[in-house]
Amino acid sequence: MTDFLQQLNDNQREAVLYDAGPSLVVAGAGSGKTRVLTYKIIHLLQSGYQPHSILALTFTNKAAREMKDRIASITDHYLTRYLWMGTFHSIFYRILRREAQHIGYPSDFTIYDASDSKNLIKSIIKEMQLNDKIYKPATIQSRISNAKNALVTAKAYAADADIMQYDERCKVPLTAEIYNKYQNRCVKAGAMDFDELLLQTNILFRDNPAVLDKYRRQFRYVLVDEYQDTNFAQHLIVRRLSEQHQRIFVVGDDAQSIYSFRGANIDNMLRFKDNFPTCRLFKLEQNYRSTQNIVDAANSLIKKNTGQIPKTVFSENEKGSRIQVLSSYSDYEEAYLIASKIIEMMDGGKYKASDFAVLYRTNAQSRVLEEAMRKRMLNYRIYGSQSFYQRKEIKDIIAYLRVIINPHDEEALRRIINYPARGIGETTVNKLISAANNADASLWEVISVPANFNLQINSGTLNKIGTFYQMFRDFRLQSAEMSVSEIAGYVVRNSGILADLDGDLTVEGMSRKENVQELLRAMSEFVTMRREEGNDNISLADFLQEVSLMTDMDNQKDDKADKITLMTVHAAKGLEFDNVIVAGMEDDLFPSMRAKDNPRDIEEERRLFYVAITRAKDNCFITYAKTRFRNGAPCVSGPSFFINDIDRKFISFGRDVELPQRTAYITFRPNVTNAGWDSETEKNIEHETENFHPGDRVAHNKFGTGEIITLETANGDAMATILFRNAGTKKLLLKYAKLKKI
DNA sequence: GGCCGGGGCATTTTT
DNA sequence: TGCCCCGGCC
Repeated sequence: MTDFLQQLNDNQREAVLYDAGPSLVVAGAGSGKTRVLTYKIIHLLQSGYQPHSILALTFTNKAAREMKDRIASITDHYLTRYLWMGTFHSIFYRILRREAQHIGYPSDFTIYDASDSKNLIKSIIKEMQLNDKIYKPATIQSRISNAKNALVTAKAYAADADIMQYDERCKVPLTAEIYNKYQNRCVKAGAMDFDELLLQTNILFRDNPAVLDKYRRQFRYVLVDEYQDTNFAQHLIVRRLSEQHQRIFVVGDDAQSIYSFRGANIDNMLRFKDNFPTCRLFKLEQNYRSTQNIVDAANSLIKKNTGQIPKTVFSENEKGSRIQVLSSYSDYEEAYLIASKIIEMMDGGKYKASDFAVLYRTNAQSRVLEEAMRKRMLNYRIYGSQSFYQRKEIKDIIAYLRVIINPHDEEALRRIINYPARGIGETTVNKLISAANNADASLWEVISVPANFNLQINSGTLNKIGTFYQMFRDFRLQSAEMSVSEIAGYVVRNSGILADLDGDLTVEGMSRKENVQELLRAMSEFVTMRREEGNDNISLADFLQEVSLMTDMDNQKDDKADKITLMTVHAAKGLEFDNVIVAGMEDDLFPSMRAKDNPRDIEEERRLFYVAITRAKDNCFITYAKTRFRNGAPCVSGPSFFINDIDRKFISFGRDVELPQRTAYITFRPNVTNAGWDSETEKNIEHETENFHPGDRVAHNKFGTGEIITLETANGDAMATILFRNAGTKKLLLKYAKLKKI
């Protein structure tokens, strides 16, 4: 513990030890950013800072957890328990719950996740009888989100002439009104969306100097990870907390800012000095992750962007091999090519499946890749797919729990008021909601005393509402007596959910049931873990607080399993892999078609590409396909101009031997070495060949039936790798093999 | 109230 | 191609 400083290079150590004022650490990719942050905290602890006086903010739960674990493994375990380390959202949720009375919220207020917000916006648009083709819920949602991130409240939004004019020009002049209604409904429901957490924190600190002062004195040191990703709301919270004592330490990399579409503002980092004039700038420029070639290639790429903090990232690792660019004729073949490449490298014995990541720009690209992996019997895991807590059956149960904690939670209530079906249908719910709106009450208030609201609902339905209300009275009473997992089990049994699941004997139904079991297990595990940490009174609200801010990334159960990683480039930020394949490097795909009119967006896409490349430790591959199924139709595309942004000397272009080619192409394309660099000449080739393709089922005289895995050329002859059902894998020259397509 | 099929649609998304 | 939403139908 004493000589941890030995494990740092000079720049890292200097940043860790510097204690005379605000610090901005610009940390190049792979330069030991997390290490510096953890050691800084350890250093602070050793210098006498109490754990609870250190506030360390991250963007993901995972980052916080990993940092905590690292600190715990180096220092005393108990210390980390009292650190205020977590995501912006979780830390300030905690504070807002504690200070709820100052902002007019109940302390058990709940969180609306993105889909709750969207549903609420949808229903408001409907209630206002607006056309949802013009007032697109997703667009309105992002307008509201951006406004909140910039600390523009509904009132300020409507009062801002520029915004109003803009909305007018976009033909959505009533956006301000939707925002206002949305906000009122959230307040009525005792709920905040993600952005509201940060907005309300600012309001809390702005309007309650005593509260702000309390936290300023508590958080004697403020640290922020990934500072380039902060939005204005986050930046201002950080500033408010640290401007007095100036003990602030932020780390980030402007070259990896890829979330501006979510409100992240790189200027927070670039102009850090304006806010903290005495700040000292530290640069971490030695990359410990990647080969020299990868670092140099990435540098040559990012140089094409303008306006960044000057830095020279370098590597003293091995020189390494060039980035290989590989082309295919279709997305389908690209996927096979990638699978083959992975198999080839695994066969070399140096790598296992978990040493590979396939990164892509859009989630839609995962499907073909997945298929190829499956066919080639490779283990893989796709990230970014639906997270456990997003599944319907889980959300349903969570909704019950949310209503127990906060019955005014309209979105949760709506979700379960007729699930399982209990005869309270859409028509009835609409009547209840409009009664609530008219009386400025919450949906729950209407349900509790329907008689007060002059409802046009028949007595049979009113009875059903009464039964539903009584059920929740019971749940609420029981929850006071039971542990977190007991109450969940009680709800599952007594709400009709269990009966509903039991009635479903399909495969999906069984898996839903397993997921419910898993949730109950996770809940008791949560209680046990909290007990071990010394917290005895674990409330249901505590559990909900945790799960409402959890994402897919936090829930990797088989983390240790040996699997290939498939994910978007965005999701890969902060991770590293021995071998990275960046797939689909094509025009209009990467950079995204939507970015091409805007130089700023192109620069962000280029940073995204930079992030992708710098995930690789040993080898990086870039692949592109000349045709790809996009939105249901085949489309022709060329290689992305981003490939040309990388200096030629760091790249090699795959020789055709390495490409799984359709045999016919070989005669058509004598020079595949610089494949695709010139514009396409053979768009119609698809129709001119009736040959073998990877994936084709074939029959062989001796080996029986099998499937073509890859096609390649060996000394000018087409050779197929075929997986035979009974004879295993064989490599055969097509001109001798006499294969028959079946 | 729930199921089926047609039409419209389709970046990225730490929380 | 596949998902989501809506309208029509039972």
